[in-house]
This record gives sequence, structure tokens and C-alpha cells, in this order.
Amino acid sequence: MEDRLSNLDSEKKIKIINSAMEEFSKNSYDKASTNRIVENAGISKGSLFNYFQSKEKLYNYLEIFSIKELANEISKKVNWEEPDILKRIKEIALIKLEVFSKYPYLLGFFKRINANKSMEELKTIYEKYVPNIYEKVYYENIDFSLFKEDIQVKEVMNILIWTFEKMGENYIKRIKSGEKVNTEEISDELDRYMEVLRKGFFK
Amino acid sequence: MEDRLSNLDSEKKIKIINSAMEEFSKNSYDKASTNRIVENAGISKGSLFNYFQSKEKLYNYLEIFSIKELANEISKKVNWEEPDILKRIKEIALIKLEVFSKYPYLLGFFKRINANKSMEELKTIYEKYVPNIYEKVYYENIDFSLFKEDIQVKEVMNILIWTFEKMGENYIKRIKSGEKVNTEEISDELDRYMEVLRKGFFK
DNA sequence: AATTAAATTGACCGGTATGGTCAGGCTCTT
DNA sequence: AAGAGCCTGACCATACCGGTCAATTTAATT
Repeated sequence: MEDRLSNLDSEKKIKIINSAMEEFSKNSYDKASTNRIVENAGISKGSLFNYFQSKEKLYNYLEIFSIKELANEISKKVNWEEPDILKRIKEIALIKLEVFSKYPYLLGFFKRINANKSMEELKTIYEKYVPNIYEKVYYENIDFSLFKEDIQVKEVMNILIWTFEKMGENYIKRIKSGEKVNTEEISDELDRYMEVLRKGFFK
Repeated sequence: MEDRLSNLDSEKKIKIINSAMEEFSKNSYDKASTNRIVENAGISKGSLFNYFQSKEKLYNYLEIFSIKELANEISKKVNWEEPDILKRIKEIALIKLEVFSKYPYLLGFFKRINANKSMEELKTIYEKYVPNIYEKVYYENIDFSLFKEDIQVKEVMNILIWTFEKMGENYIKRIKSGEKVNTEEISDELDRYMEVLRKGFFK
């Protein structure tokens, strides 16, 4: 058996992934410690190296896992027929939040990947593991005629995306600090911002 | 002489500060290396410990320096009579950009501080070194009757602030990657976003 | 219950990097 | 040429690094 991970108990697997993501998101690759990873994951050194063979392979696994996990969830769950960009963005925000609740250090780990890889390298990886996701997410079947007529679409799109990203970051901060996030409260807040943005930029 | 830094050549001082900020923003306190700091700053180990006595004192100095540097620049340069929030935010964005050009790792270092300190601790520090800055920045003399009448002010304020923060982060990324940022181009982009936001949310 | 197979452990390895020291070197002013 | 004040970098004990592997525990098979 090549892949020694798939045999693992799913809860244990998540614990290892989260511990490794935490370590790699807090420290650069060189300074990240496999000792601390096994300690926080509650497994032995030998097991980690049995599952992943080396630190480098662990890191590579995590990289691909992160990219696939988030993109696949979005791919699967979004209603791609919905033409209203605000509804699309809200949907994605909620999916992200769900994934980040399961893997609280995923966003931090993504930021590391982003910092260490050029735009081209990143796009190549995405193209390989989740083809077309870039063009799809905020554009597929979106009805851009819903924007106010005299508005600059590119700028508004960024404002929408950034607003929900910032909200998401704030939620992750709260999740990490141990707070139990109330899904209903979040959905309400997203709706409030949606309403404001709709009034401002849409017909 | 207690403060052995003020005697220093200003260019050298900036080089040391930037090198230390870079190291502390890339690594946690424990893993940040004084060896690498002196190497990148172009000074000897002995000098660093002559100036700062210990790693801890260097870190504390940096923390207070960062907070003061940015807040004082804003305090000094902003036109506090301007009642238009968009103009206020643009002014602050440009000041931040200026400071971040001088200290490219300041924002990264701030994020470390934020991650390691609770909201209360942070506020205490700000209150001590730059009193009232929190209430002032986005509120002092701002004319909130300029907003559209049926709009939710709190949400719009966050959208404005977040938009300019995200733009700033993108510029810093470009500065760090060595790109020479064209101030005129930036000012144009800020204006473009200001215009869109004004159309959406203001009378 | 006995035997075999598979999964997990953690003490241990050589090697690297750590924060901090301090005796001596260098460069000025007098 | 002498003294004063910066500045240097080899040096210290020590802590931790990624990775190994014989020994032990757990699970499966007979």
C-alpha cells in the first residue's frame, strides 16, 4: 500500500493535518518542527515519518490537500445557475467558513503558500488540481446587467470580494480564539452587508 | 548615555530596524534569530547587543517604535478639519503607504503583534503611546450626514475601511517583491475606488 | 489460545543554530 | 603616541533538528 494515510481513522487524520497546518502556518518551512507537529497531533515521531516519509513530502501533501479541499467544496456546493453575484459571494463565504471551521489554520497556510510562490506557479497548481476554478468562481453565469448602469464593474467586484474576505478573516480570528461561532448570527451579518452593497451598486 | 540608538547614523538605524522587523515578522519570537538580524543589517553581533542589551529588549523597542511611528505620522499629517470620510480615508491610505515604503515589514510585524496580544492589551498600549487615536482616525469631525439617508452607516464604514486596507495590502506585496510603485498610479486608483464608493453610498 | 502480521512507539544519532559574552582591534581626537 | 569609545567575531554551553529502527503493543488469522 502506497498511501498510508487513507487507512487512517478520519478523526486522527484531521488532527494530524491540523497540527501540521498550524506549525507550517506559524513558521517558515525550515523552522517548522516535526517534533511539535507530532506532539500536538498526539502521535509518535515514527508514525509521522511512516505516513509521510519526510518533512518535505508532508508539506507537499498539505499544499495539494488544501487547494483541493477548498476548491472541491466550492465546486460541489455552489449553485452555478445563480446569476446574482451577491448571492454567489454569500454562498462561497459560507462554504469557506465551513471549511475553515474544520481546518482553522487553512487560511494561514494559504497565505504562506501565496507568499512563497509566484502567481504563475500558483496558477499552474490550480490548473492541475482544480481546472477552471479561477474563471468560474465569480464569473460563471453571473448576470452583469444587474449592476447599476453607470458603475465601474471591475472596482465594484473587488469591493464585494474584499468585503466578504475581510468578514471571513474576522470570523476565523474568533474561531481560533476558541469562540463558538453562531451560524445564524453570521448569516444575518452577511445579509446585512449584502443589503447595503445591493442598495449601493445594484439596480 | 542610556539610549545608545539615538547616537546612531539614521540610515544605519533604519537598516537595523528593518532587518529586525523582517526577522520578527517572518518568525515567531522564539525562532527569530539575532544572527540573521545582524547579518542582514550589516552589523556585528556585539553591536546589536550593545544597542539593545537583549533580544527581548530589541523586540519591545520595535513594538513601541512601530505603534508610535505609524500613529504619529497619521496624527501629524492628516487634515483633521476635513469632514468628508472618503477624503480622510484616502489621506490615511497614502500616509500608511509612505510609512510602509520606508519600513516594508511594518505591516507584517503589526500582524504578529495582533496575533499575540489580546484586544485589551493592544488598546492599553495604544492609549499609553498615542492617546485617543482610535476615536479620532475615522470619526473626528467627520460629517455623517453626507451618507445617503437610508444607508446603514456602520456597515458602510467597514466597507470603506476594508476596501482601502485591501488595496494597501496589495501595494505592500508589490513593494516587497521589489516593484517600484508609482505614486501617481496609486493615487489614480484610490480616486477610482473613491468615485465608485461615493456614487454608491453618498449623497 | 497460539502464532503471525501490522501498526506504533520513543530513545537515540550526528549535526546545526541558538542568545549572549568579551578580549582585542580599529579609528578617531587630543 | 596615548587614550577613549565603537565595533568585531570567535567562542560558549545548550537546545533542538530531521530521521532511524529495534522493541513493544495491537490486530488479524489460524
